[in-house]
Amino acid sequence: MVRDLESRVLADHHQALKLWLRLLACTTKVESVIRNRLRSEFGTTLPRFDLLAQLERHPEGLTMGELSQRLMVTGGNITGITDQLEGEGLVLRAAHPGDRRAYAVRLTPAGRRQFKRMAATHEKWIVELFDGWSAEQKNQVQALLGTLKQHLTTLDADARQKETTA
Amino acid sequence: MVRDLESRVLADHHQALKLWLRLLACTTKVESVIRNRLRSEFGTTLPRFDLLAQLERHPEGLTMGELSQRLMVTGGNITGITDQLEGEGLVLRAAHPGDRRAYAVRLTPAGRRQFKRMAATHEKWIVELFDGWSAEQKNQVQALLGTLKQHLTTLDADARQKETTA
DNA sequence: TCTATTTACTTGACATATAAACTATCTATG
DNA sequence: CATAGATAGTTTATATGTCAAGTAAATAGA
Repeated sequence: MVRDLESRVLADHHQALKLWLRLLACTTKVESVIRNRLRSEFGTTLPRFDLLAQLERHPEGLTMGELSQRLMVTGGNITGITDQLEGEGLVLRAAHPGDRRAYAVRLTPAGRRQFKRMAATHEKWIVELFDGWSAEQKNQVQALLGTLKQHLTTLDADARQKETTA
Repeated sequence: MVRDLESRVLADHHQALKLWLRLLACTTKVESVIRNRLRSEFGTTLPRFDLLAQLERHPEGLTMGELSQRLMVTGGNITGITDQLEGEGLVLRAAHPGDRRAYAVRLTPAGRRQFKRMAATHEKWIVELFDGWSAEQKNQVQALLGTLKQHLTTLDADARQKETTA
């Protein structure tokens, strides 16, 4: 009996681990295809594209901190990518109204043009890459990932709670 | 009518794109938790852990190229990580029987000890992080990801085909 | 108001990742 | 055997990413 419980636990572990490895493999593969195509077709990189995409959706500008949250990378990283894009004349650091510590990072007209030139193609790539799933399957995965995301957020909140309490 | 078709296409694009962003968000989140815990609890990093994990499953040793494939990173990267792990005395580059260009990279006893010390804890973390899904849901996602992986592999094969032909 | 703390961002040191060029070795073919 | 090409790994230059420490500005409280 103990033996059975034990093997069930081990099987469970194995199941989660295998799932994680497969999830990671799929994500990495998609990312790598997108990365290569962005480079060969547009001479740019994924983080730069992602940053432009965020700004395109927020014409009023985003602060460095907001970009950091949205791209899920640290602030120091955003500083570097923004420096480069600013050097290329695609974005600019505008003064933030009401907070002199912050910037409102915005697309320049050239940045907007460049992004628009890439965005449609990028979406076609994504559609192609995820065409292995039917529309229904896509919805299913979308919902399942929603559950997982919620769970992860909850775990994170709990961890922070514990941290602050301790 | 054209209008309808058009919006369906746009909706499709939007669906795939949103799905991709959610997939990426979940993966990034899990990775970041694992990364942080590996650092704070074991003073190591994810790529080092992953490399050790591969070697643990292959006591006969793996070549640099095999490690590169399995970890889905370039050879140059493997050189760097292996250099570090070798410096820490956790792995060694043994001569490859029958090919003087290649190595059989293996765990040292210390490397095996260190990995074993981490592996069980690592699995517990994964189980915890994916506990937002029931066993059945995990199986479902595993299967769906299998479909996607297959699709991605096919696309990749086609692309290489075209490349070689051209 | 004054000061302590928090917040926004940058910097610096370093790890990880890539692509492209290079060296050494292997292999296939005449 | 000789050599042309393929393959295994390393190196170099550069981009991306982290963390931790630093600066400047905002804010909360005494």
